[in-house]
Amino acid sequence: MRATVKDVARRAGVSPKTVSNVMNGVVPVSGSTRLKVEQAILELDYVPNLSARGLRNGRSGVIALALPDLATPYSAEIAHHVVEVAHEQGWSVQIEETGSDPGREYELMSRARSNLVDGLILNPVVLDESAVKVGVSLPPVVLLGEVSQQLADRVWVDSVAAARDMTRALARTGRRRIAVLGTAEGRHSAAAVLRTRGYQAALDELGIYPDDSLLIPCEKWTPQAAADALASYLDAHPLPDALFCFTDSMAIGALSVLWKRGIKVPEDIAVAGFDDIADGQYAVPSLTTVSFDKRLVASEALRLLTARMADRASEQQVVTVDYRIVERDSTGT
Amino acid sequence: MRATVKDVARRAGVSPKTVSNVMNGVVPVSGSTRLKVEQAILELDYVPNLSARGLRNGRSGVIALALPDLATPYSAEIAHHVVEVAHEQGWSVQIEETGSDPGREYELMSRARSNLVDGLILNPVVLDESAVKVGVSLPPVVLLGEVSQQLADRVWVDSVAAARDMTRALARTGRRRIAVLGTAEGRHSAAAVLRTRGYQAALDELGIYPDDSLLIPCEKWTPQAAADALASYLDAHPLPDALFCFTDSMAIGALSVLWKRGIKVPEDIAVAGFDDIADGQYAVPSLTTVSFDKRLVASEALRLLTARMADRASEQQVVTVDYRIVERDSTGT
DNA sequence: GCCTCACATTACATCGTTGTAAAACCCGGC
DNA sequence: GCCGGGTTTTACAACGATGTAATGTGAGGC
Repeated sequence: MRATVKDVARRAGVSPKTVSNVMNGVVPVSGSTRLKVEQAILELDYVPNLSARGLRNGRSGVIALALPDLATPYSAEIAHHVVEVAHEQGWSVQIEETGSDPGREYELMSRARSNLVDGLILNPVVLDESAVKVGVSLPPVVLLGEVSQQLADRVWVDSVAAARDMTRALARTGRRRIAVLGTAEGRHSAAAVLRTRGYQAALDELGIYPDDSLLIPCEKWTPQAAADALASYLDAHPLPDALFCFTDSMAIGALSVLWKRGIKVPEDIAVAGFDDIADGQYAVPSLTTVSFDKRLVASEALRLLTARMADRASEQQVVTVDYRIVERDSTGT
Repeated sequence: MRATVKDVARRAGVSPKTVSNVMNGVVPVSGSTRLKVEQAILELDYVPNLSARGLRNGRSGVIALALPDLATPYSAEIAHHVVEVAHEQGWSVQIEETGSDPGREYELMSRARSNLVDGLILNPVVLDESAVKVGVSLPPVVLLGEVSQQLADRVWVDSVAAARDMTRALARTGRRRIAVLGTAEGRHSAAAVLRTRGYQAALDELGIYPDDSLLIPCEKWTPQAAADALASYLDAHPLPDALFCFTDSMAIGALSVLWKRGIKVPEDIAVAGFDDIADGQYAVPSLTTVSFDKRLVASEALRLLTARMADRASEQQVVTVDYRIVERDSTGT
């Protein structure tokens, strides 16, 4: 049987509350008592029961992180940083995946409401109104990434500006027929919409007449889907000068297809991505991309979340994280 | 204020225990009462408090998953599958990273002992005796991967056999000077030791005289470290015929270096990896690797874990998951 | 030597849920 | 109409930690 405060108290010859005081350190405890208690804790190998503590003071010390699909490099890197930052601040992180089924986002909310997690960092997939109109009793939530509406605190990168800058960067190397990979036709992904908008704004500024046949749709943002989409596109269309993929993962799928067809990157076509995942650096050729500090995204999300947990009523915050264009081999020398 | 069983009970005109009975469904409840209670639950938007439940019945419904580094594709894929499988069975997953600091493994154990998690799936980095001699009161644990000692239930792939088969496969294409990337010099990683052993066994069988200058050490199993290790190796040694990297991540780093130096894969050198991460398929050229069913690893781990939680005393189990060599472009046509 | 005041410690109740054991209920049979 | 049998519901206590408020302890001042 595991030791409890009671056992420790008995062994140290004090009351349970004193043991609790020693551990929590808010109520002062005399040196000698503290020593006795700490001794007893060690001897009994006492570990406090967090369920009990959570029940008593209404907080569990756990936050939930919900991502579309942990297996994708982008999600994995975000998860890594969130876990790291949270750990530094004494939080544990519970992971959920929402990708396969939008219903999960709803499910999550209610889990958060069952007091096992104190707050929620959510990277939504579709999440329009659906999941969030759960009603008044929303748990403290911070959203990651692009969202169509201002539903909660949020940390994001300015996708419009980033996509515009990337398009410009591609044009700077003399490319005019710049295609984008990842536009969505059916369900509107906010990220796809915003990135497309930035791309179009850049074309406009550059005086390049927009050509809709250069918008290559790709529903799922995976290498597989991107490879398939690009392959069938190439079968039916001439090769563009440049290809701006809306994520690095898609770019990696695209590079693979181009290589298989003997199309040289960057000589025949320039390729760029978005997210700066670690593997982009080791892609062949190394991938030009939109980079941003993912650790900062994580720490800002956590900062907003803890603030929100402390003050449920404060105004909704938006943090915009800086980005920069990192030019590597896939767009030229 | 959140509704509790008491509130629901009052509204439904029954006792709190009856509400509990309706929710848990073990004690029979008459149809009419059940209806009243369910109605009340809906009206009050009642969600049970999991801390209280956890306190009362000693189980939280949460398991912990500890991985070296979530950001690596291998860990990410494992995490993905564990979360998926766990979810299907009604478990939540708490994620911890142990990579940066071996002390975390210890820390984890005690967290597991604080009743916030019911069990632990641990993919150890170094974990020799250190972390596990915490003593008698170990939480239910399942280890993933290669471990030097039989400390707990375990799920793994037979690295020795897999490395042997891969080495043979490389030799089958006529390559004789087969190098391995990832041997460890300092702290002994069990996986490195076993994979090296398999490689050497194959050479032995093939009658190839082992050449220690073909063992390329690489402490960290990241693309970065692999790229650095390979680059400095190539500066000092002639090009081998084949390169067997102990993980796909390392292989991706290696491919990048080879490409930068204009060394053609697979013409000048064959490259193989281990783990079959998703991106290997989209590497340039696509990567030959040791593949195994990661979802099976996850589900077997969970199976062992739940068994262990049910019967703390049973004998230690080892599950060996099948692998197969997947030959792609990086080793020839 | 006694009283006050500040500080350290304690007893008790409580968080929300559920197991135990006992009570209430309902039905048919005599 | 009453009783026995089973089924449904209830009261109570307990899980372990901690906030509240009250009690105990000691030092210092008169």
